[in-house]
Amino acid sequence: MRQYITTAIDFPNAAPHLGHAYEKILADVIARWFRLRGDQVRLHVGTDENGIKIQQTAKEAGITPRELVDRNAPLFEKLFRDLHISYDYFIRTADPVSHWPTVTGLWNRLKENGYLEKRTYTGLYCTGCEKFVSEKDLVDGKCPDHGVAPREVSEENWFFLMSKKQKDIEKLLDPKSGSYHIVPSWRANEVLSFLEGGLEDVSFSRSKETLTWGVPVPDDPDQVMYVWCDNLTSYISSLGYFTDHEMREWWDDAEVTDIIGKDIARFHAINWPAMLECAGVRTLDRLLIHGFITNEGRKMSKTLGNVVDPVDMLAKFGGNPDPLRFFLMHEIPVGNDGDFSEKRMEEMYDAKLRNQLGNLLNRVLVLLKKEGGTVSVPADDTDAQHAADGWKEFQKKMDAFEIHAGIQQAFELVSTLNTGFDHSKPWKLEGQERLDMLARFAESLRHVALLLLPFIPATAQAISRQLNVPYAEKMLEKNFVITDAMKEWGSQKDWKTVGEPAILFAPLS
RNA sequence: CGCGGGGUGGAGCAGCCUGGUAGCUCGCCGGGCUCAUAACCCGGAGGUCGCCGGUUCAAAUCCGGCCCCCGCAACCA
Repeated sequence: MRQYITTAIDFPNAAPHLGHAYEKILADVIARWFRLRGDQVRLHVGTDENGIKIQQTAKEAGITPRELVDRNAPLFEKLFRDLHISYDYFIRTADPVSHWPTVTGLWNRLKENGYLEKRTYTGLYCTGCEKFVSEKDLVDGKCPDHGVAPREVSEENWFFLMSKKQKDIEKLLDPKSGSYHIVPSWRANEVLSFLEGGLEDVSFSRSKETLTWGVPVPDDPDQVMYVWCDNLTSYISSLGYFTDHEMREWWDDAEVTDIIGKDIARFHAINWPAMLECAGVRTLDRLLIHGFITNEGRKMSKTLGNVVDPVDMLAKFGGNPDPLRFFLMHEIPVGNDGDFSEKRMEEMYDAKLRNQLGNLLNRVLVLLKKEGGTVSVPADDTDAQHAADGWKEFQKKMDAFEIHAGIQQAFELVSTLNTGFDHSKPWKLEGQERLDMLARFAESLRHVALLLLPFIPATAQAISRQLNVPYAEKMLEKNFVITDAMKEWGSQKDWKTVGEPAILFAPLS
C-alpha cells in the first residue's frame, strides 16, 4: 500500500518551537510505522512562506521577505533533520518553480469550473490580523490584539464559492458513511458542529496594495492569492500536480493522511477537500488532529516568552533526539493537549530510558559476556505465544494511531522484563541453564528494539547493535520492513553472539 | 443558551468509546537483591474517580442535571 503523509507547512517568520517539533515527530513515527509494516511511504513537510505577516516581519527587520524566509526556512529543515524526521520532500511555498505552477493550475481549474467569483467587499481591515474584522470584535474601536484602529477598505477580491459544497462536505465527513475520516473521532465534533452552522464563501485573494508577497492570480495582475489556496495546495504541488511531472500515484493510488494541529483543523477538514473536489481532484482519506503543548501548564506564547526551543532540548541530550521523541510520544495521547516540563522530561529520561531500558540491556549483556557471549534462544511455546500476542496488540494500537499506547506497551514489556530478571536470578544459575535464561532476555530485548524502532530509531538500532542481531545495520534504511519472521520468537538462527555492552543513556550531569 | 476539552491518592497523567479487582511516572515509608548505569525487585501509607440523580446484578466508565477550571472564537503549531 502507498501512504502519503502530509503535515502542516510551518510559518517561518521566526525560529521553530516545540510545537513544530511535536507535529513532525508524530508524523515521522507514523511514517516509520507504515514503512516498517511494509507500506511505501512519502512524508511531506515544508514552510508556508507567503503572506502579509512575512512581509511585515521582514520590513520590521529591515530585510526583504526573500531574505527572511531564506534565513528561517533552513532552521526548520535543520531541526527536522536533527530530530530524525524521515521526510521525503521539503516544500517551500515562495519557490516559483516547484510550488507556483500547481497553485496556478488549481486556481484555473476552480475558475473554469465556476467556483471562483470576483466580488466587491467593504469592511474593516486590520493589517495586523491580516483579515477583515467585525465591529463587535473591536475594543474602543481598535483591534484588541494590535491596538490600532482598522481602516475601512473596499476592494475587489476573488471568492471561492465554498457554500455550494455544503452537502458534499457533509457527505464526505459523515462519521458513518463518509470517506474522509477524522482521527481521533472525538476531534471531529468541533468540525461537524461548525459545518452545521453553514459554510460561507471564502476570500481567496487580496489586492496587490495590501499583499505583494505571494502567488499572483492568473490573468488578474492586481490580485495576489490569499493564504488558503496557496498553502493547502503545497500538498499536491510537491507531487507536481498540473505540471508535466505529475506523481499521481502518490495521491490517486495512495492512502492520504493529513497531520495537523487543532487550530487549523477546520480548514483542513473542510476547505481543502472542497477545493480538491471543485478542481476535480480526489479528496484525502484521513485527517489526524493533534493537540497543543503547554509549558508547565501555561500556554506557550511569544508574548509570555515561555516558548520552548527544541534546539535547547536537543543540546541538553548531546544532540540525541530520542529523549525528546520518547517524551512527547510517551506522554501525550494522540489528539490531546499535552504538557511539557523540563523537570518531568528529566525524570522520564532517568526512570524509563536510563534506569529501566538502558540498565536492563546492560545487565543482560554483561552477564552474557561473562559466559562467552554466545546466544542460542531456546524454543518455548509460552514465550512464542507471548511474543505473538504482544505484536498483535501493538499493531492494533499503531494501526489505530494510538501512538502513545504503542510506545507505552513497549515500556511495559521492559518493566516486565526487569521484574522477570530479578525473579529468575540468572546470575545465580549455572552452565546451560544460565545461558538459556540469558538468551531469553536477549531475545526479548531484540523484540523491544523492534517495537521501539518507529519512536526512537537511533536507540533501537543501538540496542540491536549491542545485541548484535543480524539485521541491525539495515534497521534505519527506508526499505527496512519488520517481517513476520522477525516478530517470531527465536527466529534469528544466524544470531550467534552478542556485542559489547555500552552505556545506552548516560546520566545527566 | 457560540464551540471544544477537562475535574481520578501529595504533584503530573492514563483508564471512559467496547460497564465487572482503580493503573503509570515522580515523591514518601519499610524490606530485598548485589547481575547491572547509587541502577533493579518486593511490600506499605495515601483515592467518597467534581456534585446530585437515573439505568444495571454491577458505573470512574452509560444517561440526565448541576458546579468549577482551561482552550478556541481573537498574533502563536
